[in-house]
Amino acid sequence: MPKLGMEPIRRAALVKATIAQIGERGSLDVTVAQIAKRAGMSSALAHHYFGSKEQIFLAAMRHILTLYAAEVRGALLMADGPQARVEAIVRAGFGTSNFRPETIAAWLNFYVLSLTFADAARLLRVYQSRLRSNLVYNLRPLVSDPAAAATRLAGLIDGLYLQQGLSHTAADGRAATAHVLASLASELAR
Amino acid sequence: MPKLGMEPIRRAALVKATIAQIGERGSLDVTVAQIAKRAGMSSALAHHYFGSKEQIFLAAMRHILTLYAAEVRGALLMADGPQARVEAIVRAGFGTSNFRPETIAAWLNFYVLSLTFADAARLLRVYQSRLRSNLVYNLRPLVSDPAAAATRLAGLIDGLYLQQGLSHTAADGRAATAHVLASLASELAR
DNA sequence: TTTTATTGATTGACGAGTCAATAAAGAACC
DNA sequence: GGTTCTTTATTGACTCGTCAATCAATAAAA
Repeated sequence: MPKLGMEPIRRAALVKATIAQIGERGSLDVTVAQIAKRAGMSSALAHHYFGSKEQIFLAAMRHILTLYAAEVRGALLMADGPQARVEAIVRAGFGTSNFRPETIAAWLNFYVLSLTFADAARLLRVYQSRLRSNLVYNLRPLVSDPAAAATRLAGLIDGLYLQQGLSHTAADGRAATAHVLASLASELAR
Repeated sequence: MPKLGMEPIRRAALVKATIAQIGERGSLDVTVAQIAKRAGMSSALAHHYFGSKEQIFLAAMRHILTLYAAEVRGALLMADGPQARVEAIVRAGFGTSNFRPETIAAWLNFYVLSLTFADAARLLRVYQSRLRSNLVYNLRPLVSDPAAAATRLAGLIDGLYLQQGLSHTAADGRAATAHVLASLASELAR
């Protein structure tokens, strides 16, 4: 049985299963056994590759944030000019892959995880400050107080994300994007 | 020992201890024993009065939402005219008693609880729709699309609340209020 | 025969909820 | 006013389940 080089495959499967399981349960209260079963292996193997449940969670969180960062980077490449760049950042946040119900639920739970777990808080801070400085930088030529505008924009993004996560309605990234862009338009019109 | 009429006192102490404990741990992962100890009684007594941990959580959540509703009602009494009323709602949300770190952390955790627990979701929905209809009603004479503006305002409030909960900095309700009011001003200026 | 993959079984801890026992306040009865 | 009964308050000890983490054993590549 032992095909060599299974480690990366197993790790990826576990990360994916973790996000799915947290999304499905809507809680961090998932067991290693559940995750492992969903990923098609024994819980012992999960421990073998990750060492602890904490590490599994952390890897899952890192994965979500990495995907998100990649999406933002991709959107920024195509954007020309500061306003288009701000819009690209907004759109990326509500893009399909970041805005699936299971991803949102996992994201919400990782937010809460960061209250308890320093490594998770560190990850989140990195993501947040990157988003923030991206916004501030591109808002600078557009508004008089870019820092404040960035806070409001980021706040609105987070808030709509949160609301979507809590409502059990189908995710509507388009509507959320429209709201943030409308708010941006208001900021620009001052 | 048995002084009669202890039930309401014990219940209140447990609710308070629950919020404090969740706030301190930053997680719903608190034991009944911890809560009971903090409230100065045995865990058996906590079970005696509440029946289950779920019920304790639910009572704590109800308590927070009740306090919040009272604060909003109070602020609305003093507000004259629609714009003042919207401002009052915003201020109440970031007022001192709703904006203490432990309250915010508990609130965040209850958000997540509502993903799993139908009764918690119900409570939250009631609070949200009340807030929302309050906003829409008072925005009606002020903006052209009150529903959309209310969504944005509520989203920004939630987002700033979330950000405050995640940052380990001292709570600054004044700054948060200023941001929301600035956003409101932008909406009005269209 | 060494390394990698894999799991069933086990350990050890922890925690929710129950229960039987203790204590005291009041009610009822004489 | 004392005795007995009922109700309320309270807890230590216990049960039962769950779960993270470990380990020893098996299998197959190299």
